[in-house]
Amino acid sequence: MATPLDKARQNPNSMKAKILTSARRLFGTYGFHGTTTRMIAKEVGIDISTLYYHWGEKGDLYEAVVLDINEGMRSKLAELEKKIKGRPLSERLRIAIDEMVEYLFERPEISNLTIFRYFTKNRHESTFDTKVPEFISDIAYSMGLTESRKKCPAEAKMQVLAIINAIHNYVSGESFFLPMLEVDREEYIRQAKETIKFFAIPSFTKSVQ
Amino acid sequence: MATPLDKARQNPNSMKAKILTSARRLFGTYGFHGTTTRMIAKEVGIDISTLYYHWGEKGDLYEAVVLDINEGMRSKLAELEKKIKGRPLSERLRIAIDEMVEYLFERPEISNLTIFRYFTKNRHESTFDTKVPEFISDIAYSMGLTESRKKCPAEAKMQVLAIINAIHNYVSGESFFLPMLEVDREEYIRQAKETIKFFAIPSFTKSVQ
DNA sequence: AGCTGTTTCCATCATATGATGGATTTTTAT
DNA sequence: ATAAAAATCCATCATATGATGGAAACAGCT
Repeated sequence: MATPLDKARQNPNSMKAKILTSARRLFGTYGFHGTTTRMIAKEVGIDISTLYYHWGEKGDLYEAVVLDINEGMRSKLAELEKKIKGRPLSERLRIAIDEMVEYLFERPEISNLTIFRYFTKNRHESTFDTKVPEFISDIAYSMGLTESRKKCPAEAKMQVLAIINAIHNYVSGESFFLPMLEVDREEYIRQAKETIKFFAIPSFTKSVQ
Repeated sequence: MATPLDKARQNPNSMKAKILTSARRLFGTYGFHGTTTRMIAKEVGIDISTLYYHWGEKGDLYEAVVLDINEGMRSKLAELEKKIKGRPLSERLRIAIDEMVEYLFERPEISNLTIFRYFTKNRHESTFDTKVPEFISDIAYSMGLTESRKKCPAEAKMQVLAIINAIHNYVSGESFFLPMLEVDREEYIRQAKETIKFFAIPSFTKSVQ
């Protein structure tokens, strides 16, 4: 069964898809309450009622955006997992961190929205399935932190969360952190990669090999 | 010259202070746009106009909240710096991380609001002095990552940011992460401390001593 | 008690915002 | 070319929200 989201993804030039793209960016920048349907409609260049025609109420559009970025993350991680399979841990970390940082700096709305979802509440109870990212366990598994994807210890999950969140932090915090570091964007991204590897590699390669 | 904020801090039972406390919590939970002046007034148990009488417009109250939590962080860090002075690096890290995590889990609004400020824009341009936390450099200095507080290299600042943000993430993300870890709150806090030390200690003690 | 300055609340306003009905235009299929 | 379906826009509503003026209640002082 094709959901509205599937339909939007099929044709990136469809109005549904255009709206979704703007909504991703704006919800990511200003949050749920900080973004109005009028702002989204204006960015797309359509009337507000056209937006409602395609996506229904604001909360439904937001939900679609969340599902969309979750799917993006899921598939990127699956791709990464294949690529690093069989290599030694420190190399796996290096590749995974470099690629993930690149990927997210090109799509900052993903980090913005993820952080929004983690750290803030919406006043209107988000009834829809929160879909807690189960890929946290997958990453832990592919890093050799757990024997089984299902029974992943809390400790391992916490460690994976730390790394992922650190990436999101640098991506999402660019406009805040970059000025205080007095470097250019390229250097900032490089430093983000290096810093995360600086923390991840010695820690993980000490115990696990 | 005593600012309105100073006045509020002088007497924690004053109406000004009560409003500030509720505002801290609510802005931290729902963000600037997600929090209405009516919500704050209701939590305090006063009429909305009383709130405006004391703090003026919403943006001014928000600004006061930000300054307030910044001051809290600043003084806590100063206290910590004294306490760890002279000890070996790994011990300094252990103490600082443990205490900072405790401090913030008792005042989650600080982490919530800090993250909000880092990672989201307010639609109404925040004209007021952003006060980029200059204590990042202070921490770097007290960890021996830089010779001078003034000329702290970007690399060191990035590393300090990573640690601070990691703490904020665990504090602020409790309601999201705790359910997916299937542990109780106490264990969650313990794990947060351990995980951050897991990353910080090997990385820093490898090069610096 | 009576006066004065402070604090609080009630009523109200203007605007922003989410949402919709219905007319109009555009597209698609025959 | 025409009819049906799909997409878009205009006008409008109800409510939420930030903000304020002015009356009432309160506190401190003589």
